[in-house]
Amino acid sequence: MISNKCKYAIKALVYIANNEQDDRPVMTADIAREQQIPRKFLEIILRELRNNRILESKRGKDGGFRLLRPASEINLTEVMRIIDGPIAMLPCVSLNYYRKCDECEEESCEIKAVFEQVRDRTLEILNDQTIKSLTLQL
Amino acid sequence: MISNKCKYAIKALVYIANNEQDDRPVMTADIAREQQIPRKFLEIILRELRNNRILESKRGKDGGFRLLRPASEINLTEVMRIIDGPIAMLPCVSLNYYRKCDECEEESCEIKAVFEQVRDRTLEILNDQTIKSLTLQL
DNA sequence: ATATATCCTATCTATTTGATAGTATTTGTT
DNA sequence: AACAAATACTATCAAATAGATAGGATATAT
Repeated sequence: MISNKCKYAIKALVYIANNEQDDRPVMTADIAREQQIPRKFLEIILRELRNNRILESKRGKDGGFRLLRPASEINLTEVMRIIDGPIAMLPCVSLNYYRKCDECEEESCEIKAVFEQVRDRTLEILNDQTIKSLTLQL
Repeated sequence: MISNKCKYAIKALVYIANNEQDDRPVMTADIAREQQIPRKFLEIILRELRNNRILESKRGKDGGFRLLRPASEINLTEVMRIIDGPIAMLPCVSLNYYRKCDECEEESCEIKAVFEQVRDRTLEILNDQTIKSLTLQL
């Protein structure tokens, strides 16, 4: 399961992508209202996306958030990794958050191969998805 | 990520399958020692698998655990669902633990389709795996 | 100045994860 | 009958994570 936080992050980015035609940044309050996301929680998420160079922000009146890159260059996996961390089902199989299991030697691990397969099939799908491709589904 | 508990469960079942040639049940203490799983925690896991008709247990001297069905008929997904619950990445996309999202209407959800795909590819792999097929990799 | 937006720090509650302790009960052996 | 050895059960616990909320600081357009 991905966290609510991660789901909110993706939906917020899609909303921003869908509403950036004019040059005014998109406000937290608008995203929160339209996507039914708790406002203060959303603030934290958007700031985290800004800290990770997915968004840029503008403070003060007429402030808000804008995508720092074209929506077609923001990958779904990138967002998921920022918010939730590893995508793989086992730490010892994660490409970006690898961690050895305490209790087992990987050479003799019975289940590693299966979860490597799952990881590869999953990434094949998710790597193909960008914020842009998600907006097109509307 | 699957939980440690789930990883322990799978490894314990594989160990039992690998050690049931004679007719004596496999003891918690042996599994715990060989697979480096905390003993008391493993007890809880094995009891849970017994309650869900994956294992049968025998108490007292020469007691222990045995597979209730042939290893080839215990599916990996079944074990994962017992211990960790849903396999899907979104509740609204889960086959066995479906739950509607609070904040969005599924017809207009931008991300549902992607995670349905991930679910299907994941289950294609996991549904093919049984405790038997995992033991053969040794 | 003022209104309005993000920024930041602190805090909070509930749940889940991962586990341990101690006792009760069952069973085989002597 | 006594004992040893195994699971069964109940209670508890600590740490981490999830999912937020509150309140004030700071920046900016008008």
